[in-house]
Amino acid sequence: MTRPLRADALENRRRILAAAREAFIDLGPGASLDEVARRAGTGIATLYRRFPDRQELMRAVVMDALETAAAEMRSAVEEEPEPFAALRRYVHRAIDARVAAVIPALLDAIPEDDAELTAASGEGGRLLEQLITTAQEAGTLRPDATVADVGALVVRLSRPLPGAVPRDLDIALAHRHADLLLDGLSTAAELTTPLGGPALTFPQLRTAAGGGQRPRS
Amino acid sequence: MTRPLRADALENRRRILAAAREAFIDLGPGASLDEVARRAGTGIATLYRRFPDRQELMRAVVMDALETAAAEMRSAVEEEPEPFAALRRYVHRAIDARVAAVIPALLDAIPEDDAELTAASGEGGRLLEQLITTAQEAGTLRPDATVADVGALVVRLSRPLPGAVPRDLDIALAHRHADLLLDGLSTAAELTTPLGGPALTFPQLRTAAGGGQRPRS
DNA sequence: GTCAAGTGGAGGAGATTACTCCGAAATACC
DNA sequence: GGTATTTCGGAGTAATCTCCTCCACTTGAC
Repeated sequence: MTRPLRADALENRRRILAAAREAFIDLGPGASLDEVARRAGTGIATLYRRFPDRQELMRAVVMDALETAAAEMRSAVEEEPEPFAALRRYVHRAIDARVAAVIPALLDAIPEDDAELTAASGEGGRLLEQLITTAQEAGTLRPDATVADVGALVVRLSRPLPGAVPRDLDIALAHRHADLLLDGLSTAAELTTPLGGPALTFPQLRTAAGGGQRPRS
Repeated sequence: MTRPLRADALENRRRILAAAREAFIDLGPGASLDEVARRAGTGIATLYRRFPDRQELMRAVVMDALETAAAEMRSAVEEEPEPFAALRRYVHRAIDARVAAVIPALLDAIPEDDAELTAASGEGGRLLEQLITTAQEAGTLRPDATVADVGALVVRLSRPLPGAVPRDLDIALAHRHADLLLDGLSTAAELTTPLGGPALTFPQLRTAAGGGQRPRS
């Protein structure tokens, strides 16, 4: 009986979802819903009309993130025949989509018996597992790394650094550090690729940090 | 004219400082001071008597962390002649001391003209820079990594993972990931050392996560 | 044993937060 | 273009949380 949403309502829904993802990343799962509405550029009533309560909103954010992550993994595998290269591509895409930072933070604020969510979560895990196993069988990924390791590392890379680091710099650094992580810090790794992103010193980082807004939580 | 603190007062001060560090790490710089006192197992009045306001407390936490970090770097250099090994040792010690996670988060909530703090911060940066330069000159650390990279990576490793991950597991994983980071993910690195810490799958991680308390921010 | 230093926790002022209500505006359909 | 209806925005309220002070009691130092 549910009619399709009106065009403006749909657009607003999308914006609220995106704003919620960012707010939860920056401010934690306790981010105020007024703040989410403010970031979305919409009234608070609009948010509540679309998502009756906080849990419903979180659920939608997580579902969206899980689906995006799965899609990114699939296309990475399709586009890159070499499995380690596919993994590398996925990691960078996941950072841009700001997907990994939000999933674990919200996931345990949601009832475990949610079938749809469990399915999406399992699917994502399976895809990543497959990606990793393949790369290990090809001999390009170290065999003692597990799915959880890779997942957790992507989370670590995706989360904004503490302090007032501007968003753009933060993401650029995340990419740079992803390269570093993937290549290895030690020169024992022979095929190191040149690092992308800005090469900063501490003072430069602090100076650059002055421009960003400060996360509250 | 300030007399030395009474023995019990000194112990309480120490406990408050430690509790504040943990609370700021778990809950962010906005952590409630009542919560800090609760974690320290002391009354709220005791906290306020020792640290007149939030800023003073933050300042003390940061100073403590900066000093600890500097001491760890010095002893790491002393104990390990090979510079890359010294770096590795320092990284692990920093994770245990939970030092890196708290510094950047609080540092920009404190006035920049604090001489003592600026000095300590500069000293720490210089020590790390030296450690890194030495390792690069020895040819064991990749030359395109900067101080900021290493600093930021240690921060990324030190922060607790989002979600209800128990503290012990969280720290064990941090060590494991530090090894991974230092060795490099790719098998192109020939001298990979075996990973310490638990090797978990996703489901194991989620299950284990059920036991911990949930960070609020 | 004395006394200054230290302690805990109740409590009030102020700020935040979640959520609702309703007049105004925008959209879809004809 | 006209109109019925969906959607919007923001003021308003009650409940909660946070900071911080005050003061009667306890504890360590000499």
